[in-house]
Amino acid sequence: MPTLTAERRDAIVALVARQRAVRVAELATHFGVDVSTIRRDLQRLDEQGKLQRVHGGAVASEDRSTLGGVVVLEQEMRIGRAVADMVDDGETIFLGPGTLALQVARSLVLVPQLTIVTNGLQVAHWVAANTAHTLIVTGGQAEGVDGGLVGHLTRAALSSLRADRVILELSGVSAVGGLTDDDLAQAEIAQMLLEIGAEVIALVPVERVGRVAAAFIAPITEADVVVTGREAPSAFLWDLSESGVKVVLA
Amino acid sequence: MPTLTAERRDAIVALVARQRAVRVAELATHFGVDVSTIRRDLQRLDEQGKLQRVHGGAVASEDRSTLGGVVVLEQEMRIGRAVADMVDDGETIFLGPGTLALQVARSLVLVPQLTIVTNGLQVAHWVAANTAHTLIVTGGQAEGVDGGLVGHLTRAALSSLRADRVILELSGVSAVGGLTDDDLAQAEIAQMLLEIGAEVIALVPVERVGRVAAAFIAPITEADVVVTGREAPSAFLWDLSESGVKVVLA
DNA sequence: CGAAACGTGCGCAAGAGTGCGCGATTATGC
DNA sequence: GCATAATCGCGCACTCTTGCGCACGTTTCG
Repeated sequence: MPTLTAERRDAIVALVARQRAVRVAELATHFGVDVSTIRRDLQRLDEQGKLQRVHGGAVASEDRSTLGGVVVLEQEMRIGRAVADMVDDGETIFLGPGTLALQVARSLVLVPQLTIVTNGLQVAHWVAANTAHTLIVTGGQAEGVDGGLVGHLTRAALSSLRADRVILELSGVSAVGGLTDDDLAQAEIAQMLLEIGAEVIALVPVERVGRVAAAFIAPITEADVVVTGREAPSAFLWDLSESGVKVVLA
Repeated sequence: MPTLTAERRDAIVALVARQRAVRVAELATHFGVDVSTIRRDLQRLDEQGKLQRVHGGAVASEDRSTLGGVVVLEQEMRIGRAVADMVDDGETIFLGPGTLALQVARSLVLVPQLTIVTNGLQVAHWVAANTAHTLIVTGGQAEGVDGGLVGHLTRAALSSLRADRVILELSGVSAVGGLTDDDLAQAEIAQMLLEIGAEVIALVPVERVGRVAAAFIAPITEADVVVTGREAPSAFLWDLSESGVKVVLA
């Protein structure tokens, strides 16, 4: 009894959501079927808009919108807006580095009179250039392309800061594996951040949902809210709700 | 396992969005494909309006309207190049906030292996996004439109940092009035900076030359080099040379 | 039970993408 | 202003992918 057809198609959609792209030959080997079958699958899924067919395989059908001239993914924008709705006037908000956190910062322009603390250079630059919020930047050494500040200077700065909400983008969130990140230095900073914020909001790109990254930060219960895209697999959501963490789908 | 074509094209678009421009040979090496392939990619992406093809590579198409719409004055570019020529490989450079300092940072991309320390958000953002230099950002509260970090966090960070050269943009430099700035908080930081750098380079917009701003920083002799435009009045230059400060006209 | 619908695998010609070489074009140094 | 070098556009051969028809097995109904 081979795998069910609908089951395979769902798996393909899930794969495309996780990775950015899949290849026909790759899928054929993975499922043990002919490349023709995969081609027909992709054709139907493309007609349903669940992915975008390209030469050699398929990529995620990313709905892009323009916000202030900047091209941004529809999914990221939804997450940004959802998080911004949780924030009240006059609060002090910590924002980590990363594109999702940046999108939250963009949405926060609508909330008046905030104090924004960040160790992300992209976030800092945008807030300074586009908002009237009070902006505090932690020091530190910039790491990687997303411009996250880490190291001794960052820890020293955080030790004298507190925030109403800590909003962090993580590369791995799982019920059993807890909160994790690809970057060891970032994880170290994240551990401190859990202490300085009254409420911890974890942002997870939908393709990272349920995964466990290299550096462990804390058990899942340390997060008050987990925000991800509505495309997240329901199995993961079930596990999370059992651990008592509030999950928000955007 | 070759990379998917559409995947590579998406990556090119992302690269162009992040940097201001990309070169054909650069992309060919990065993706491990022939330059002809890259050329065909750029041609198609240009037809789709996702970037603008130019000789030798491609630039962002939305550049002029929003992001890189910064018109760099010819004068600023000359000052930036002149200062970058003073910097040697492997040094640690402190850069303050401001457009002149940002221009220096842009020119510093040609000098290899630098460690750049800054309290300017524009400088930090640009260095992180466009160079491979080690980047250290002082903490602090962002002030004004130029994104200069000031305050207690900044002072604390600076107390544990040293630099070979300190490059500062000042709003007032005069032989009798000394080094001054419009902003009191910035001036306070500047005073600390004079202590941590072996050599102090003061950048002065040509229209500020000879003026005295509100906040006093230090006597003119604390600066090792003063850099300004070649349009600076000769009377001022004469006064400065008498006080033993090296003056560079760009 | 049998017909229709659906999914699957295979073969084959057309199409898309890639790398390489050539002459023409453009940028850059002196 | 001229010479050198880099880049460009184009055609060709090659590989991989695609789309299509056809045959076979399975499921769904009348």
